[in-house]
Amino acid sequence: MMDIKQVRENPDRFKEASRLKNVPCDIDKLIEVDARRRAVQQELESLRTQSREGGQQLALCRNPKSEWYKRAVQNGKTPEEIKVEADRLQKELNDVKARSKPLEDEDRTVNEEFAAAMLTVPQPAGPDVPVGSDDTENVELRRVGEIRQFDFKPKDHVTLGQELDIIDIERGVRLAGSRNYVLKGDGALLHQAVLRLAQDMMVQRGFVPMTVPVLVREEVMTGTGYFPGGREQAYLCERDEKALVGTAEVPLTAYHAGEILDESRLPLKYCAQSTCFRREAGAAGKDTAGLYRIHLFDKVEQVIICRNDEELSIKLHAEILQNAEDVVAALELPYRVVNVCTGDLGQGQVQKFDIETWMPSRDSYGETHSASRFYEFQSRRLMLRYKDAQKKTRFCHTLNNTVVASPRILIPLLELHQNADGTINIPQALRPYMNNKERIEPRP
RNA sequence: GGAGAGGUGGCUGAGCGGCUUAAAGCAACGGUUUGCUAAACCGUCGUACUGGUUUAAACCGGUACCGGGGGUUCGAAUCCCCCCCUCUCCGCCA
Repeated sequence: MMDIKQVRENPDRFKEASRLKNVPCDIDKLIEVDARRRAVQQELESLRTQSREGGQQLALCRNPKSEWYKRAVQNGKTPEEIKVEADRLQKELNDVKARSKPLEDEDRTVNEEFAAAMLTVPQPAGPDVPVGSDDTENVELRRVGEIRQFDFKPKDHVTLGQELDIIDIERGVRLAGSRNYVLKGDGALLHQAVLRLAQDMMVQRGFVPMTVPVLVREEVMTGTGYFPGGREQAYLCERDEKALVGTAEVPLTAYHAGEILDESRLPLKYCAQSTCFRREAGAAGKDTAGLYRIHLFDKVEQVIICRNDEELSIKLHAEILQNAEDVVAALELPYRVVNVCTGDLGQGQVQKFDIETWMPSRDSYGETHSASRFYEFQSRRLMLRYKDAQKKTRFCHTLNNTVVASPRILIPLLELHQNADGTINIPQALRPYMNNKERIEPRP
């Protein structure tokens, strides 16, 4: 959520953001609703003042024991005269109430309208974000690692998984429908090894590991920016008014929602492994083969909550990006980092860097990590604040990045580390998590 | 799932239709005094929206908020209805 004052002062900035990000938002209407809302509020406030003051006077008129009443009698007023006065007041207040009623209703509806409109305002992209309409216009920043040249014909991960009996897509689909799978034997172990390596690396860097709910209240989805815009992408448990999260970013970022933190506690660095649920609505027919686009996966996510300082946010953004790069490097995989363009940016992100890892079966780099910074966008929705040194309450900044998501990362891992005989070399860093095994081979 | 008891400011805790703009205490912050720690005294001490004003910070107002939402009333923390949450006991269960 953005600051309405900023929208009022500089509506063009947000219209521009709406256009560049291709996020629909009617700024003119919002400003109109805002003006109406304030007008109604002022009118209502003055009526409420009248009502309160008149009500207090009425109480005095009706109470013969009150100081006011005694003084009035002393000044020569008869009880009858006071009663006439009270009745007149009563009538006046009835009238005030009658006038308030329709305004109360309008106040309610106009505020709802305002709140709904505010949820659609996009966060303008940062100055270093390339302008573009979709992911084809993302700008490559750097390539790291050599792309392996095979001296045999490499197999894709689906074939490898089938032959080694470590991935069973067919039965996964039979159990749970399309975009589902079963990991088996060393496949299951490799999956967990990757996640555990990632988490250990984060803990070593001072991130506090957490386990978090994955079925959360809708306001948590709204607070992190996934609702209402991304409602289609989430699995809903409507009976309980809850949603399954698509990432642990949601519960981690919302963990301190509604709190006013002490600046001395910042920055907070959290990581969590969680299962992620995605409907992949609108992606029908896209990436249907293999483990690339699936409904359910596990991910270790990193989240930072820091003070309201853009320079610091930018610095920490680089830090969480580096954390992820180190994980990919530990897995001995070649990757590139791209600066995501405006059109491929979400509503709330100021800037996003994706790490794309080389995937031989796709003959291209494929997205494996996504590092975003939000400034106040999520904090405002979540009422996530802190008191600064001047005792002023301010909104935090939030950032997040993937540490590793599996099984997607198993695609390059299996494909790039395969041998001509169909076995797979396990990278050094993973071996401690695989009982020191060096190679995945067919089970006897 | 059943029965009961509760939800008031950072915390404790009064208030149960109108001198409540929520008492008091604790904690916190600022100051005075003594000066090693500490103590005493005085003051400040919520959040949101909003008006005035200002370059701004700050300042001065208004309204709302006593778990959430409705209702009764001129007036609700207080009365009524619905929901949520917490605690205790029982039941069920990985």
